[in-house]
Amino acid sequence: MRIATWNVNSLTVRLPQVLDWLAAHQPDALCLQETKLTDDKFPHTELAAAGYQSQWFGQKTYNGVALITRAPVDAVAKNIPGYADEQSRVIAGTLNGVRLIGAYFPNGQAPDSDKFQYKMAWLEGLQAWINEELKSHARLVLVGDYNIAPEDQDVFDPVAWAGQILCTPEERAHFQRLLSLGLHDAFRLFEQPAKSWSWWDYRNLAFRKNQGLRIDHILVSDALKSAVTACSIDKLPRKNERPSDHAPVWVTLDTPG
DNA sequence: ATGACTCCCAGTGGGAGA
Repeated sequence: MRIATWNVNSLTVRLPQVLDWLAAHQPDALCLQETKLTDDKFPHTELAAAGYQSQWFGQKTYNGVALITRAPVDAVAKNIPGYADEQSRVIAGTLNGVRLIGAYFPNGQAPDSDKFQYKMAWLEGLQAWINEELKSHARLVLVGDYNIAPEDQDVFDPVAWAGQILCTPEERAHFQRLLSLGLHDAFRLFEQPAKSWSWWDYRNLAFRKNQGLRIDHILVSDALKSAVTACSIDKLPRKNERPSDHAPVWVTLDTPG
């Protein structure tokens, strides 16, 4: 089973690229973030014509997530149960016995901002929920735009970014807490090229200079760790005309079904 | 350089993203 995640920064703009990517890679599931669409505008018809069914959860202008799968999913959940939130950031479903959770983590803006406090509270809520989900779903995958660079090796200039948003000790501690629930960073289960990033700023010719961060992740539970056969970042879509600032990340699981 | 780009909703500017 192949699962992918991609922050598309507007599905309206990026739908042709998503359809191209689905055709080229044939994933079993693709989780999208920052669709920036109200639910009435979600392009489920176009995706169905490409052989994929969709679950979606959006809002106007900001955020918005979707689960695009070849086979139907069960037990769809939207946002974090028990954590009241105006923002559409999480969608989950069960696919072939695997609990798949796609999330657009808050950005946080700046460590001294109200948005950072929201990010911390949201991360607390997520951590508590994932802990509960693991009790009933040993086979669980948590993917998405985490807006956290877990380690210095995930940052092109760790000195300049030290203590900045996406790299604060508080955010990194939350990432480690997720791992401590029994999750594993699929990307780091394999040898990877140095300077592997999933996001490059639109400004400053950042992609051309390969100045990026690795902030999009795929975490797999203990029960799935040995099933992971590959995990990679696909930089190619970042070279498209009008690209998203994020690249897709995908994982392959050797699972029955 | 508190920049640079892109998206959105707006409405010829401003917020947000990361």
